[in-house]
Amino acid sequence: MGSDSSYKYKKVITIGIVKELTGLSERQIRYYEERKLIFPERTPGGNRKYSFEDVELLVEIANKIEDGVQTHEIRKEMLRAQKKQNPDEMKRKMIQGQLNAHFGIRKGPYS
Amino acid sequence: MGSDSSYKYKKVITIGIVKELTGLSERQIRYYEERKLIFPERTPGGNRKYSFEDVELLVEIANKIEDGVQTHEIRKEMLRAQKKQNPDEMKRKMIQGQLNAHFGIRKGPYS
DNA sequence: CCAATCATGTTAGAAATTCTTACATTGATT
DNA sequence: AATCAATGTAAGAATTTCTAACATGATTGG
Repeated sequence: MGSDSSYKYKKVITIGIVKELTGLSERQIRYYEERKLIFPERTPGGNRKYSFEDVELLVEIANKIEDGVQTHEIRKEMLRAQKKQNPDEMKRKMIQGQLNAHFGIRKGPYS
Repeated sequence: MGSDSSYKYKKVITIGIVKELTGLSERQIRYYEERKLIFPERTPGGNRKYSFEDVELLVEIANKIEDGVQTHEIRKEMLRAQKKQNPDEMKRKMIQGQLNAHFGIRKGPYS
């Protein structure tokens, strides 16, 4: 089964490689993080680590921006898309802390 | 199709991350390269880049060494294993230059 | 037994990569 | 005109990686 697919989600790629894979500048990559569109992990020393999934997401983001969509709007899209995500994908992201820490996940039905 | 599986073979991981993923020391990782058991690519600046496949191979190598098998012997095993490899895997490795440059591949049936 | 080889550690200094912060720019939007 | 958005660039520090060399405790082949 898809146990191989963990390659896609493991954060192992440094920013220089991401730059090569995406064609984006480091400035852009860090800026999209600042705008809360992407959430790399860090080495103990503080260096960013990305996954292949992140790389793909970055390309999508860059495309939308090229189409004139603002980061603010992209973020809203992402939050919207999240609500109707399949439970497995959801569970994975929760485990990897990609949601909990960065998007506002409500714990109960209220508030 | 398995176009997703290219994640496994793309050389995007720096040695520090490989160290974390495998538990090996940098010394060990570089030594196994010196003994021609593994073939990272390089950044323009000369830094090593590994794939997930490399990471897995490194763990296998380390296990064999722990079992008392010498690098010399491990290399022979690998060369042996190569001869009966499926053509697709073969093609991929050729393309990625993991064989041609490092193992002696005969072009014709003789010599 | 002995010299050589194996596998690994360690050190040192240089080079490459990444980090944060700050200021600059251009084009929209208000 | 003032603000915001997206990106570039620069500076200096910090982190990571590199190569080369020397050290060491097995192991091993003769």
